[in-house]
Formats: sequence, structure tokens, C-alpha cells
Amino acid sequence: MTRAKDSNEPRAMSADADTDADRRAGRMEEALRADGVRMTRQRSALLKILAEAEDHPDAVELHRRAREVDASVSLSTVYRTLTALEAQGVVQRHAFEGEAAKFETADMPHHDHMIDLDSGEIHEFRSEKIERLQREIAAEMGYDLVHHRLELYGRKQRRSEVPKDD
Amino acid sequence: MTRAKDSNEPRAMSADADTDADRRAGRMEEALRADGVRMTRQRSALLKILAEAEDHPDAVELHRRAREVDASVSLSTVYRTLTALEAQGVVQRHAFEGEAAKFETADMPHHDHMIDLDSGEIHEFRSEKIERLQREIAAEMGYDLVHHRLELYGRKQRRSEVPKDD
DNA sequence: AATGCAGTTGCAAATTATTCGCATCTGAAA
DNA sequence: TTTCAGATGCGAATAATTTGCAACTGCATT
Repeated sequence: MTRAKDSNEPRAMSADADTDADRRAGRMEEALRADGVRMTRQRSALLKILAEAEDHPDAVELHRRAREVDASVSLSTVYRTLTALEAQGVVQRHAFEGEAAKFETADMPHHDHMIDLDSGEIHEFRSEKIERLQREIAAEMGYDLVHHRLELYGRKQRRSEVPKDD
Repeated sequence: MTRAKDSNEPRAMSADADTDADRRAGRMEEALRADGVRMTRQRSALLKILAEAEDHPDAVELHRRAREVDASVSLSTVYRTLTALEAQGVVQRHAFEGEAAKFETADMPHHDHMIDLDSGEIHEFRSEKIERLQREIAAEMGYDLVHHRLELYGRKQRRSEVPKDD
């Protein structure tokens, strides 16, 4: 099975981020190889880019980044690869409201998203309480929870504020 | 605390469902008129259909139902109307994983969705606890929660065993 | 009831995001 | 090396939704 060992650190971004990303990309590559997935130039490139990504890029953006490194990568391959990687469990796909699907590596613990309605920024969070509550609710309805999607949409708090409308 | 409702199967349920739907459609129509929204043949048809719907139809399905009543309704108008009604706050749009957007009237209290991974059925539920928790989490991150999306994906519980896969 | 016109509609063409067909390449096992 | 299933690039195909535009129609006003 493909089981990347999960680190307990959130996304890295220090000076040795590249080193860390390389290590993570390498680990994913290994895992995939072990699962009989053929490793190609374009797949390695994508894995590295995904491991380096600190944001939530969509297929087109990944394609843009990929061809900076290897101009021969086509968009279809990006899509095909992402689908394959998702099936292998090494990347996660997020389809936010109306937007194109966004991707991130799956080698980190599960988390949910908070989207800033003004800036579009996406923050990650995790709440054990909510995770548990969801399982309970599912159970009450007679279901075993397989996965879920939770997105919070909000605006930055302002302590004192002048009312305005639109 | 946790209220479960309908699935995504077609059609009405109780005898006076039509009456109720008519009443609700009428109410929405009034509200829209009061807001200066011009009422057309196709809009009335759609409002009625939406009020009657007990499932979560997508635009194409609404179009199909609409033209049973008024063959002149075009798909573009369905889309345009849905967008307008959403903007007016009388319908809600739900974009589930990869699927086409589904719609329902917004004249009922907010609820979240539980999707049956095997049958595709959609059940509604509402949990005050989760609502509160979400607001708390948003606040912790420095945000005022504007809205959210919570979807639970699961499979029907089986009391014991059944060691089968798929 | 007739009029005016901005808001609506139908239709077709355009967009956007993603997938597919297919001929050609290429990992990697033998 | 040789071999070939699986991978790739390219362009065409889908699917969902939007838009341009000329014709139509609520409805406020005469």
C-alpha cells in the first residue's frame, strides 16, 4: 500500500524548505515505485513541484510550474498524473466553490480549510472536536463516515467597525 | 439536534404537498416582485418546480421538469434564473464533488448534507453543536464566519462482519 | 386598452475545466 | 539490447455553464 509516513510538522517554509521538499518528493517517488507506478520525467517533476508547493495550486498552475523545469510537460499529462497520484493516495484534490480543483500532497495529517472571502487566501486547520462530532452525526444517521469536506468562508474580524453595505 | 430528511429521489410525498408547494412558490414570487424582479412565465414555472422539489435537482433536471409544463423554457434561462434566484436569496446552490450544481429553495433553515457513497442519496441534517464549533474555530483564526460548507460522505453502517470489498 | 422600453428569453456560439483517442515514445524488466 | 505495457503530447471531444444578440414581453405610464 502507499503509506507515506506522516510528519507532525505542518507545511515547512524555512531555509531548507527545498531540502525538505526534495526529501518528501523522494519519499513519494519511492512509495509510488514500490506500488509499481512507472516513474517518468514528468511525474518526478510534478512530484517535486507538489512537494515544494506551499499553496493550493490548480492543474493549470502546476502545469505552468512544471514546464519551467521541463518544457515538454503537457497539460493532459498534468491532469492524468494528478488523477493517478490521487488514486495512489499521494495527493489530495480539493474542489472549492465553483473554482478549478486545487491539489496538495497528502503526506500531512488531514485538515480542513478556511477561505478568506476578501483575499482568497486559504488557511488550513484541524479540530479534533469537529472530527469527532462529524463521526457522531454520521453514526446517528446510520452511516460510517468515510470522508468529509468542511470549508469555512469568512472575513477577517475587525474589533470596532463602521457599518457598510453593498 | 440531528434532523435527517429526504434523499435525492424524485417526486412528492404527502397529499397536500402540492398545496404547500404552491403556497411557498407564491410566497417566493411575492417576495421577488416586492424586490422589483420581473415575473415571467418561465420564472413562475421554475419557482413552482423548485417549491415542489423534494430532492436536489441540477439545472438540466430542472429544465426537463420545466418544459413538461412550458415547452418554451430554454436551458440558458434556467441557468440565468437560478443565478438570479440565488442572488435574491430564494434558492441555494450546492456544488458537490465533481457533480453538476444542485439547487433547492432557501426558505428552510440552514442544513448540511450527508452523501451516501453507494446510492448517491443526499440526506440533510443540522447540528447546532457543529455550527457553534465552526464559529469558534473561525474566531480563533481571526475570522468572522460568513458561511460554510460541510459535506459528510459515508456508507450505511452494517451491524457486524461482511468482509467484502469493492 | 395602447405605448415604451428596460429587463428577459431562445438560440447558437463561446468559455472553462477536464477527459479522451491515437500514434508515438519510453521506463524498466528480461 | 530488446521488448512492450504503460505514458506522453497533441488536438479533438465532453460537460457544465455563460454570453452575445436580436426578438419578445412584463409592467409602469399614458
